[in-house]
This record gives sequence, C-alpha cells and structure tokens, in this order.
Amino acid sequence: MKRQNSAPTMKDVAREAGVALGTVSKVVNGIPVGEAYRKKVEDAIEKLNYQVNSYAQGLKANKTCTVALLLPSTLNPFFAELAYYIDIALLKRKYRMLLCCTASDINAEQEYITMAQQNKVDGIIGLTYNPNLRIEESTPYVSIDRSLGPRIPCVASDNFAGGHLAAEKLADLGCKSVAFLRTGSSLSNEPNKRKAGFENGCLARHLNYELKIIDDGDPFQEFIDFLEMHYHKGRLDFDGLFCVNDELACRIIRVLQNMGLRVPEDVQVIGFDGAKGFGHGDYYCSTIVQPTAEIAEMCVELLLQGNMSVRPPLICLPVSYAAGGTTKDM
Amino acid sequence: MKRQNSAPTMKDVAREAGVALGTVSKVVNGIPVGEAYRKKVEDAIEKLNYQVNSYAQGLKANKTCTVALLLPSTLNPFFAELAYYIDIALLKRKYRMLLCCTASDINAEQEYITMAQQNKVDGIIGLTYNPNLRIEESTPYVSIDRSLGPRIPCVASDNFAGGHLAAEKLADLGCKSVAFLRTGSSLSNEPNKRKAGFENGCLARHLNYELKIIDDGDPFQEFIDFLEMHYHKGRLDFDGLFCVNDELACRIIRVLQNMGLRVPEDVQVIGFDGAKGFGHGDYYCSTIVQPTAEIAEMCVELLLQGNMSVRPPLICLPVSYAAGGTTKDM
DNA sequence: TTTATTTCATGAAACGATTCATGAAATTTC
DNA sequence: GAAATTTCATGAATCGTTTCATGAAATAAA
Repeated sequence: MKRQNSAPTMKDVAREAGVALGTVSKVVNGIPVGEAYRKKVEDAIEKLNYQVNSYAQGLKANKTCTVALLLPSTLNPFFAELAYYIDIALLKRKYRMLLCCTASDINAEQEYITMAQQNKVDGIIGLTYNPNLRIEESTPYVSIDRSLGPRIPCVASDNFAGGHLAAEKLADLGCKSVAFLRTGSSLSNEPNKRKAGFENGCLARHLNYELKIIDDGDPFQEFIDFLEMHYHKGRLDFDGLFCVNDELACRIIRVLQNMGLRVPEDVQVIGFDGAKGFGHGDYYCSTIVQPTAEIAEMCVELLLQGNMSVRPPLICLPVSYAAGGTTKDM
Repeated sequence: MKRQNSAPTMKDVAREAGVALGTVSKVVNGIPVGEAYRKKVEDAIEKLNYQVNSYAQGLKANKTCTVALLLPSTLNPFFAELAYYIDIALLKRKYRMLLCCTASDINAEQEYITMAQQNKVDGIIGLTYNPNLRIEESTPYVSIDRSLGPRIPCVASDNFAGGHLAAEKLADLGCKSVAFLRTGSSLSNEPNKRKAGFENGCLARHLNYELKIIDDGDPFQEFIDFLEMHYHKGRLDFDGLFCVNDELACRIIRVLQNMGLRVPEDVQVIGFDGAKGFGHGDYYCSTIVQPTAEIAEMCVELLLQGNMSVRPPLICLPVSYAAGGTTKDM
C-alpha cells in the first residue's frame, strides 16, 4: 500500500494507464510511442498529477542541469549584473543557477567546488579571490577575470585595453598628473593588466603617473594616508585618478569630497566595471564598462559546450568608456 | 569492471576497506562504529577520494537542502541585497540557494514552482508579481511583500508604518503639498499599504496630498505627463514626493531635473526600500529603509521550520527612515 | 499459406545511498 | 562453564528513474 501523501511515481502511472513502465518513461521523455499508448499515459499523468522525480533522473543520468555561480556577493552591482545575465544565459539553455556568495565564508569557495564534485552541479562559473583553489580536472569550471591555470578557461574583459583607455581619456580630459589605485590580491593577474594598460597609456600620452597598490585585504586607511600625503595647500598632486573598480572609485570619491576637493572640477575619477544603479539607471562614476551580458553568455557557452579540450585558455572581451559625472565630459 | 572515469561509490570504498556497505554509510554519516572499522573506512575514503553522490542521497531522503529564491531580477539593488542575505541565512543552515530571475520570462514564476514539486528544491522563497500562482499545499513557500492567500506565509516590512513615516518626514521637512507615485500591480496589496499609511500620515499632519497610481506594466510616460500637468511657471504643485520604491524615485528625480527642478531645494523626494550602492555605499535617495537582513532571516526561518501549521499568515518587520540627499536633512 | 523481417511494448537490471532485520561475537549473569 | 543478554557489522531490499535485451504482433516477402 502506497503512503497517502507520497507523490505518484512512474510505476503508479503505468498501473493507472495499464501499460509498462518503459512506455511511461518514453512518453515522459518525448520518445515516439504508439498513439493509443501515448494517450493512455498522458491521461494517467494528468489524472495522478504526476511529476518526474529529478533525483532518480539525476542518479541515472548523472546530470543536474544546474550550474553554480560563485561570487563574492551580490551587493556589488557589477556582480549582481553578472548574476542576472548568467541566469538568463543558463535559463535559455534550460539550466538552473545555484548562486553562492562566498564573501561571508572564507572556506565557501573550496566547499562549493567540492560540492560540484558530489554532482550537485554540472559545472561552476567562478569569480573568486582564492588563487590556489583545488579544482579537479573532471569538474567543468570557467573563471571570470582570474586566470587559475592553463586547464581552466578564463573569461575576462580586455583589462589591458581598459587601463589604456582610462589613461587616454584622462589625458584627453586635460589631466597632467594621474594615479592608479588598487586593492585586492596581487595574485589575480587580470586586474593587474588594468595597471599595465594604464601605465602603457600614460607613457604613450606622456602623463606623469603614480601607482598605489594595496595587496590583500582592505586596509582602506592606507588610501586615505596616500591621498593626504599628496595633498598640499588645498591641492592634490593629481588631477586624475583611475581606480581598479567602481566600488573603490566611489569610496575614493567620498574621501576626496571629505578632504574638500571637488569631483570632477579638482580631480577627475575613472572607475572600472560599469555597473548601473537599477540596470537602467546612472553609472556610479565615469567608468570603463565591462560587457557584462557578453561575459555571461561566453561563460555559459564555454561551460556547457561538450568538448572541454577545445576551450581556449583566455577569452578577452572588448570594453568601452562611459562618462558618469566624475569626469569633465558630462 | 568499473568504468575508468566514473567516481568511486560506497561499494568501492567498502571493498577497498574490506567492510560492509552499511559500515561505510555509517562512517560517512557520523554514526558510531568500531574504531578499527572507522579507521579502515576513512583510509579507503581518503585513498579513493570518495564523495557521496547526492542524487542517490536525495532519492532516498527526498531532500535536497536547496531552496529556490524567485526574484524579478538582481539588477535592482534591493533585490540583490535580499538575495545576498537570504544566501547567508541559508548557508548558516547548510542549505543552498537556487536563484531564479523571473523578469525575463513571463512563465518563469510558475515553472519554478512546478520545479519545486519535482523535488528539485525543498522550498521556495518568492518575491513575485503574478498574483494567481498555483502553489500546491505541499510545497513549502514563503512570500516576500505580497500576500498570496491565507495558506502562504508572507514576510513584509511594515509598509503602512513606512508610508506613514514618509508623510511625517515630509511634513517635518516643511512640505505643504505632496504626492504619492506608484507603479506595479494593484493586486499586490502590501505596496498598497504604503499608500494607505501615507494617506493616513498626510491626514494626521494636515498635508495636502494627491495620489498617482499606474497599474500594471510600466507606462512611465504617464508619470511625466502627470508631473508636467502639475508644473506651472517654473513651479511644481508639490514640494514633496513619496515614491513606492527607490527605483521609481530615482527615475522620477531624473525627470524632475530634466524639467529644471532642483532636488531637494524645489522638491523633496522620498523612496522606499533603502538599498545602497555597494552594500556600504550611499543610499540612492532619501528613503524608507526595509530591514533586509531581518526579512531574509525570517523568510528562511519560516520556510525551514518543520511545522507548517504554526506559520503566521503575515509577518511585519519595522522600517526606518534614512536621509539620502534628496531631502533637506542631509 | 509459410517464412522472413520489422516494429515496438515489455519489464528486469542498474544507478548509489540508506535502512533494518539478521545473526555472529562479545559480554554479563548465574 | 553454560546460558542469557547485549553489541554491532552485515548485506539484501528499497527509493524512482532509464536502458536495453526480449519476444509478441504486425507487416512484407516468397
């Protein structure tokens, strides 16, 4: 006797329809079956309100149609935008997205990767900070903006070009002396390209520049000290700043304003990422815009294409510049 | 013969360790077992790099430790914040979060609910627009900010108090004539309480007020027309506006600025939600702040507590006011 | 009409973890 | 030392699908 409250199974449907188990399976999976059989099965499914059990399916097929997205958090609008577009791209392919915010837990990144190996997900898209994750060869993984080694494909914006573009824009906007500010791990080489591109651009345009890099952690006070060190008699040594991302740019702008400096009149600031307030709102600052939707689409495409051996190690997508009120071009 | 590339199973571990299947299961699940056995099994697990297969577990246990979060999108910072805190709250309880952005697909909401019934998730937390979702009695569901009927618990901010507070603040800030603007479905009654609370507050403080409600869809032009209708000789009929959410407030502010009005000098604007730029950044506008983390915690608590019958139908959490530059109190 | 071929529903076996009745071994009791 | 009791590893059965070898029925060929 079946428990009252348990969901009907294929067996129940088969009994109700008076057909074999395999026939029900075929109908459910759209495999051709005699018209009369199909009808009987469909009626029984309807009558019993049958739903396939996806554990049992997964057990046989070893496939979940679920992908995990590892992000530090969704509080950063750029990350939130990525999450949105990746969800769209996955949905289009009938996949679901497990969102994992790793910022709250230092071990979360590795734990989720382990989870993937327990077949809870078919693959992982990760924007991670931990540079030495153990990722098994057999785990489909695509990294965003961080190279994790030759076996792991990485999708990134053209960070070098972005840095170069920032320098050019600042030069075009009349800056004479600029600085690059950055936090985060020095091990993540993609953001380092922003620096390299910026230097390259500064040299090409004969801009004086300085670099302020704060590795690991977020001792924001160091930036404040740096800026105050370069602040003399109401003037800053720099008339242009390029921040490694919009979040840092926003924080820096607040510091500048607290110091009594006007943005963009006294100092022009360019960030990186190009996220917007409500998807359709304003940019948080003048910024190098990453092509979020394209990055998302590319990650999903790479992850789900069957042949892992043809994955290119690094995909660079083009960036653009957008004025956002913190430069003199609005 | 076992396929080369297939993951080791409990059977393999049992064979390797020279013990029975059930013994391995006990070790894996932390059930007491003789010391010598435990050691042998642990060594074998280590050696084979064994990971439990969660489909098989799910098939037996009928439990995924996964909850689906239905949101229109994460582009709205308030939604993104909710997603973040709900993920945290779930992680704390060893649950995972399936994030489903429903804005892109009109059928997505119902589809995800169907999915839950296929046991892909143990429950759903939904912030949905569709007022007539078919939710089976047996599907654990918690709704955010929309009452979906007596069987479905709803967690919301104290929207009435929020509306009231907005009116009081505008009165305190010197407004004489105010308006309430709102989009979205008229069927979702929680946001309607913001209106009711606002009216109540206006009456209590003897404020002239007008209501502009645009039901269903987003014909934003109607708001522009409304504002222009109330615009005479460089003056707006209102010196204060209360918008149903921050997103609308931001759009309205841009319209006002395009009309040549200054915010907050000419018109003060208060929104609703209280999301911030980068989690720690500025508010987008002066706003009634929803207690996002508490809402998240409450949703998860309600969803995962076993006893569905003791769920209260509606939980109201307290709101607060925060100045954000679009009122004269910064 | 008989034989060869094709078509297609059938249902047992398998996927991998959990559960629990079984009985061997160890311990306690008299 | 024998009997009674307790302890605990064992492995078959189970969960709900999918797959595929089987053979019955229908069709085609002779």
